[in-house]
Amino acid sequence: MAKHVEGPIGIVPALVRSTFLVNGAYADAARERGLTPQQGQLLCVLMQQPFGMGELSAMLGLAKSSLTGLVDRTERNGLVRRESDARDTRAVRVALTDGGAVLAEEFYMDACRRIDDLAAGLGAAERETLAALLGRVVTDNEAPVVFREPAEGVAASEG
Amino acid sequence: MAKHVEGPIGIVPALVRSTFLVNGAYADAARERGLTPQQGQLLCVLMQQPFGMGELSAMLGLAKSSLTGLVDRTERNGLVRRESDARDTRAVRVALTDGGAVLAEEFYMDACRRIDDLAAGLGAAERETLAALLGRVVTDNEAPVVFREPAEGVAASEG
DNA sequence: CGGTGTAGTTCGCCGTACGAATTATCCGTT
DNA sequence: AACGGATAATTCGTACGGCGAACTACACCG
Repeated sequence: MAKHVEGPIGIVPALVRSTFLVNGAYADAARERGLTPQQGQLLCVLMQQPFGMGELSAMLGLAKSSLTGLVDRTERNGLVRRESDARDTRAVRVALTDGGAVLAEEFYMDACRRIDDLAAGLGAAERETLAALLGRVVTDNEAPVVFREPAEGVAASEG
Repeated sequence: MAKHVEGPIGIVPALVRSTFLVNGAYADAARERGLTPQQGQLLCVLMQQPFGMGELSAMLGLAKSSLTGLVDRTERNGLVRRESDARDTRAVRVALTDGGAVLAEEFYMDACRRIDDLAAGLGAAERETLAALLGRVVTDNEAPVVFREPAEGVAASEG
């Protein structure tokens, strides 16, 4: 009756529970730098390039009104800046400040390390397979690029 | 220069971005039933059995003080109940109410469906491989059982 | 029986997230 | 050029989420 051992794990529980782990790792990395996970995510998105509020809203899946506050708070912390768009007076471009770029890089690297460590128990080939399969899921569902690719040969055991 | 096509995706971005997808699916399934994602997660945990506040705190990775409020709100909605522990007067067992069990099941099924759909582009063998690899990640890191296994042969295309 | 630890709650604070309403601008039509 | 419908953001009010510190009440060990 009482089964304490975990049998084979289905794909859905596996996704949910690994999501739980990644969320935790992400939150820890943020926390350690005085960031909230949301602010960390915002910084990671902006590492690619500046975006408008509407674009961020779409990428992050948040109401625009939610974004106003998030950017407000992050701006108050000196990490991002609202730049006015030359082509559209209404619009705004949210960009990293110098300090924000530094902190973003630190956060990004730490989050990478922590998340990479989650898969530390897998061999190189297994990691590659996992990346490929999850990559398919990501592209199939057009997941926004909320986390950029690491620079060349940084990731991990890249032989 | 401008590369719009996504090349091979590294394991870390793949994990982060699939996490993003799962979070979204989970939130959508909750939202549709007037639940917050946190309340949905609480219900899913309690589908296994009642737990004490301390246990829930550990499983969900939340401060105990955070849990008090979450259970308060969920209790106010009539979905869970605080039962007193016979062996320890201080302690409390949080259990699903009848209505909570029904809603939990609905939410659970819907979340399963949505998350399963994320991997709809993979073939049966690929799904199995993905489940096995993520399962390793989950067990290696001792991820708490925040989402139970589906009942026999419910998951999906199970031949 | 007294002291130490544990289970939960309370409190104050701030961040997160939403929808509805608002402001300002853009742009296609006429 | 003027109108009117989209669009970009913000504001406002509300509710939830999450934490640490301080607290209450009980358990357990000696």
